Amino acid sequence: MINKSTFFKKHKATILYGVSLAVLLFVLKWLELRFLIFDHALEIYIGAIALLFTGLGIWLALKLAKPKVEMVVVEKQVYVDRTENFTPDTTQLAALEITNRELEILNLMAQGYSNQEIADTLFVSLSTIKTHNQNLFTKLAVKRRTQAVEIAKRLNLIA
Amino acid sequence: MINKSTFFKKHKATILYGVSLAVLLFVLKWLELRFLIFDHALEIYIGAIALLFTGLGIWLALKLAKPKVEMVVVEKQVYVDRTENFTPDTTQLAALEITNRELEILNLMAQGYSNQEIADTLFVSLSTIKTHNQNLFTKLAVKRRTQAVEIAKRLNLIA
DNA sequence: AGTAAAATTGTACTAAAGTATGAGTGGCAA
DNA sequence: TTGCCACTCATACTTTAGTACAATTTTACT
Repeated sequence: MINKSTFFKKHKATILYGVSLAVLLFVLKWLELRFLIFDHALEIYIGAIALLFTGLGIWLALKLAKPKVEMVVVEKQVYVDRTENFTPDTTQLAALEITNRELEILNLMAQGYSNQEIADTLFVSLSTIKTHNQNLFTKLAVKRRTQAVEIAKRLNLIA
Repeated sequence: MINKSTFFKKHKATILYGVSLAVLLFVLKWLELRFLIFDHALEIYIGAIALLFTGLGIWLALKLAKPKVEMVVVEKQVYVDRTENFTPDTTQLAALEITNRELEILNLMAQGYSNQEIADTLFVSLSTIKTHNQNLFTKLAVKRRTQAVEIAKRLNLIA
């Protein structure tokens, strides 16, 4: 069994439409009798109907149509850790003529590795690391490894 | 001067409405002549108009309805300079029993200062700095100044 | 095959950093 | 006032870092 009340609620618009149409026809029929005698009565009549049902259509559309949504993109700044998503500034690297190997050593330096540890890590001699360091310090215009790390971080060469 | 094309575009809906109304009236006038002889012709006529203008109203409403705005928040990653708004983690400092003087030295270290330069800056002897360094390295459980700087930054002791 | 840049290794030296230990000073709280 | 603690300084030593060469090997490209 269908609940009467529920049925009415669900088809409220339809029923209203039907009833209003019926009432309107009745009213118009009555008006017809009164005003048919005038010239252009029909045109007025039609215009009135047109306006009325246009209004009804608009009302229906607004009631039943899904609301249009417009996307507004709002940027929210979120602070993120430097170490994640880090990529070295290749432009800077090229400008300073820093080679891959030198950058590699620079990174290990920044992590607190000693020259000997760096040499062991890269499977080269201590002399090699020292030579790389010299070139690195010259290119970065610094005197010590600690300064090199400082500058390198500022220039986005390392994380 | 108002651009004709622009004017048409802006009032497209209005003009269409007017024209369609005129055409419809003309058509209906012609139909009137042909079908007025039938019974109920007027009722059919009115029904047609009602349906038509209801449709027009719906179309109008859908076209002209203001779209509902929907906010979409998009996260934008932004890298923030650590040096700005930085405050050392006092909890960590206390936990590691790092004194003010040691922290001071740690900062200068991180900036690439040599022990001698730190001594000159703080108006103390080189020996003093070395002693502080020893204590500092012990507290931070590191072997070298470069490691000390690395760890200190990770623990938010320095910028 | 020739060449330029990058990477490698070495020696010899100086400078700086780090270790170990001892000790003096001033402030501050039990 | 006494003892703790931060700070200071010094000496002697070892280790690491950095400098200044010179030289060879790899790699990439013409």
